[in-house]
Amino acid sequence: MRRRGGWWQDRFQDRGARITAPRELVIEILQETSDHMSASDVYIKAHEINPGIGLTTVYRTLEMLTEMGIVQKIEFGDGKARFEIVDSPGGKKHHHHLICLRCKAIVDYTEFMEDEMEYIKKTEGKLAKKYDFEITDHAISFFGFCRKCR
Amino acid sequence: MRRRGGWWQDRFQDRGARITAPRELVIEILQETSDHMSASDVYIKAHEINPGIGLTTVYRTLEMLTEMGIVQKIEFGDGKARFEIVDSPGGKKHHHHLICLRCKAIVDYTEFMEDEMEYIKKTEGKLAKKYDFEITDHAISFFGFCRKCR
DNA sequence: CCTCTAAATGAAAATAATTATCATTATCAA
DNA sequence: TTGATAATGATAATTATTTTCATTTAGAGG
Repeated sequence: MRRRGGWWQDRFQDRGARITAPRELVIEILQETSDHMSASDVYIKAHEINPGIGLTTVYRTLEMLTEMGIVQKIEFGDGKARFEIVDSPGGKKHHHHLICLRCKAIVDYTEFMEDEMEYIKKTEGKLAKKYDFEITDHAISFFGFCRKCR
Repeated sequence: MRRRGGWWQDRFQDRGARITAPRELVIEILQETSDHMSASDVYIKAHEINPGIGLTTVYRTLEMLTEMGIVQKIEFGDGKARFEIVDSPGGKKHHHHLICLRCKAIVDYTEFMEDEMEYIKKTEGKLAKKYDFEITDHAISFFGFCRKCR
């Protein structure tokens, strides 16, 4: 039997969520990819490793991880939601997206984060206070046209 | 017959898109609401005014307006896309969203735009250059938990 | 003001993502 | 180890969105 849990273990505990094989696997898969995976993508990969896993469980797990702030659900406009790990230690770098309105191409960018950090920190605090929100994450998207679609 | 067109007329011309009753109506509806309307919401409203309009046309029109940058397609994570007019003269104010991960409540905020403007202008230019994108719009979302869901 | 052609429309069918149901299984606190 | 209960997974159901295709219409050019 594998060692249970990881850096996210505490968050499970806080919420009274059980640590199960499917949940561990979904996190592991998202942690090891740099793709924008749909629920179905995750399911296929999960199924290769552990064929016992059901699609429904993948959906439920992704929803739960999203609520817990471990995963970010992103929708690029092509009809299926994508999921990305948020800030795992040693995982993907903090990034945002550039989206082509015509061909739906996605570019991840990780640059210019110093400026962003400064802006986010400032705004997040003010918003949290004004609207009584506990802010756990943010997303920034730029829309436009890539070279080919102009 | 109604007068054809509006502030968006030129953008139609540029693209060789025809100005039709359904298209005018969809724009008008989005312009007059401050809700986040789904395609179905728009259809229902449009249908009240002109029962000849079909749901398919509403979908097609929204898609087209999104590509033209007249409308922004937003997905909050509840399975249906929402649509908002972008910067119409005298229309809705530039704003962004605060989204509760548990109950999916949405707060529109229009504050702190000076800081944003500064950050966006800086970043947009650098991104456009580096990735050869023509950037026409952006979206910022903050995720977290509202008072009730904490 | 006509005419004609490509663009746009709408009804219905098809598709595909996501969610609900419910009997079975497995986690983990005691 | 055990038992209450959370989690699972197969299947069915739902629902947003897209495709198809025959019909209509906008608007450029005469």
